[in-house]
Amino acid sequence: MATIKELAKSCGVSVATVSNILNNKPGASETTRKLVLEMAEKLNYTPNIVAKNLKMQKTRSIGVIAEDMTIFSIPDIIDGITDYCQEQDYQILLTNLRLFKKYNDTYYNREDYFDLVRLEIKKLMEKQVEGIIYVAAHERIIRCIPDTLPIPAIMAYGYSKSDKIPSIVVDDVHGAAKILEYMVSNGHKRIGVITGKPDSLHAQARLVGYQKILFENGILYDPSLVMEGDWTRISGYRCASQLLDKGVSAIFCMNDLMAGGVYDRVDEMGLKAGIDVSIAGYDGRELSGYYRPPLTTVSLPLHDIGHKASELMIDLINGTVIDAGPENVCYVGCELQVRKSVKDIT
Amino acid sequence: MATIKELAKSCGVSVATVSNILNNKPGASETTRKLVLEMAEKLNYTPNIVAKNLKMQKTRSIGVIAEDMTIFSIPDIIDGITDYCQEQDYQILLTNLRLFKKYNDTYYNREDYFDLVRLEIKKLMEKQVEGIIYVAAHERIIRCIPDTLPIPAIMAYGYSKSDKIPSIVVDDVHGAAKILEYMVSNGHKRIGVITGKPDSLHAQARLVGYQKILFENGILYDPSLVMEGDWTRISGYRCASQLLDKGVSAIFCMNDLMAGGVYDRVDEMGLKAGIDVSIAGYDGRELSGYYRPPLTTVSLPLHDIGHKASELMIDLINGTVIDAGPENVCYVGCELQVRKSVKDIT
DNA sequence: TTGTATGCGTTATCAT
DNA sequence: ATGATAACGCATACAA
Repeated sequence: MATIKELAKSCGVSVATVSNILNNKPGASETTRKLVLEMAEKLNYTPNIVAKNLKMQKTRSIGVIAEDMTIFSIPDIIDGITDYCQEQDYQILLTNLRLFKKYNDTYYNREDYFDLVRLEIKKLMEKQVEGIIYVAAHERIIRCIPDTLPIPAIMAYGYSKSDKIPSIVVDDVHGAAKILEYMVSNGHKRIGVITGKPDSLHAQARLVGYQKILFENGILYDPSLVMEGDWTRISGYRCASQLLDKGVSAIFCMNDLMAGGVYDRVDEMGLKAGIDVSIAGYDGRELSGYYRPPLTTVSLPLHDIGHKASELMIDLINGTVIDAGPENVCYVGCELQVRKSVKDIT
Repeated sequence: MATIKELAKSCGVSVATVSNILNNKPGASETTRKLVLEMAEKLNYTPNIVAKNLKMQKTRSIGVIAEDMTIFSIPDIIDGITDYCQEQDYQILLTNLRLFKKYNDTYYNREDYFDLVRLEIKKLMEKQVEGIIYVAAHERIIRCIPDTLPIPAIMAYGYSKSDKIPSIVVDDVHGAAKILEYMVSNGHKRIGVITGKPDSLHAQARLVGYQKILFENGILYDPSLVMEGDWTRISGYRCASQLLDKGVSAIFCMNDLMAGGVYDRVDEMGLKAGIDVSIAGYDGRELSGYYRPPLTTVSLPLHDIGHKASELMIDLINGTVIDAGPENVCYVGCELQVRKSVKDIT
């Protein structure tokens, strides 16, 4: 691979001149400019970015630490990150923690992988990344990033609880509110809920959204209509029977998987989902489009979270950040996905 | 951030000595070794890998070009790549082409994005990656990598058709054979097939596997039992009726989505999937586990393809490659995933 | 308009 | 056992 020095020699000019021309700096005559450019093409000159980075003391690279690439939420977030970073000519250095593969669903309430994270952060910093984005598999408080880092860090899809580290999260309150508004506007008043695990931030916020819309529409909040699920399909199945006994016309499930369990139970009872009982989900996962009837749900703004995170990151790197939002957390809105599982009974 | 020079000064020794100690080279006294190590800790010394890379003329990094992160096959392949690369202390530089987002399903038979690929390869090479892995969203012949590259390249989940560029692909013939063997051993003799698009390499190989097992079991191959689908659920639905009219006891679908369509039709006819008619899928996608009854299918060795690709790549980089397989293509086996949709009728 | 020289942080060669 | 120094490929201040 030709270096700038060889290129200069071939052209019979100095490296400084070549460097200037290659970087579109003014001051070179049109003649030499042409000569150099042509020769660069001819020799298939490839600049060595490593040398450039060393000289410039910056790399235009961002470390991305993902908890586990194979969990459904992560690829879309990374897609959002790459989308913006490519536009801005930043390179991402991906680190895949493989937490789920290693700890199998128990990782989210343990902290012994924090050392692993610290180690990966150190490695990334040795590679001179200019910032670090941590991508969580689902929202919770995660204090794995030291807030003494000499470079900016961002928590995507999780809460850093540090005023040094902005968090980008889903606006679950509004997400739940949107779908409940839709249900209420379709005439439903007795709406059962199947929640996620009670210690989940997602579950808590979505319940607030539910209560909010009830209140705004003058519907009394009946706690006996909220059943505790655990995000699994089978838990949706179990909760469904009890809710149906209480005469609800619709059930709001806090994820699409549990909604699947409700379909199971409804089928089993000889009822028709979307007709005899309305069902709504949450997350907007691909599989929800294949339920019969297709599930009305609200889709997570995964791509947008990644996009927003990298926007903020690059602003932080350039020192052009306007405002990271109150408490340093930025809420990204969800989109209602209307399909066929909620019936209009007005 | 402290440099090696500052560290040396703080220790009152030369940079050469510090470098030797930090790299576990022999020749330093135990005293200075301790001193340097402690001081490094104290100053929180962070080596600059960029400088090291420049000096060493290697980066221990591999460019990974993914067609689209959000397509289901890609994340698992990348997971396999990161798995092995992290073990070997290689860094991946991820480039997400976002083909699906840009061209929406038409990209796979056009070539006008090849220039895009070439550009990304060039960028990666400027960053001094030591090899490039191209990760396709589904298998086909893809000639987007010039076979004149000065560094090794590998095609994962696609065929390069170049003797310079090894290909790592699914062994679809054996995959289909496995599931057919299972069906036949459960007493099925009249087995319908719903294929993918006829120009698909996947579809062709899976059909060969189907025919192979029929032959080995002395079952006559009846072409009227193979219906042409197009990978979509609705096509599975459409083909199902006709197959059922022909009195098949089981249907082999070349992907899980079309199997879903068969479920739809079977339900509609008042029959029971997995009891009145046996159904098998292909791909092993997450959603197939949520069908009722759960779908018996064969799971794609996505992780293994990524793992194998990076193994081969690092061997290539080190010049320790044994054999890339006949025709430079390496077939990776699938795993049968027995669930509840195939009934034993023996 | 062009060239010379320096240094980015590191490793490695060769003295001492 | 340790140190001085060159070199990796590039950008830039400054000289010509």
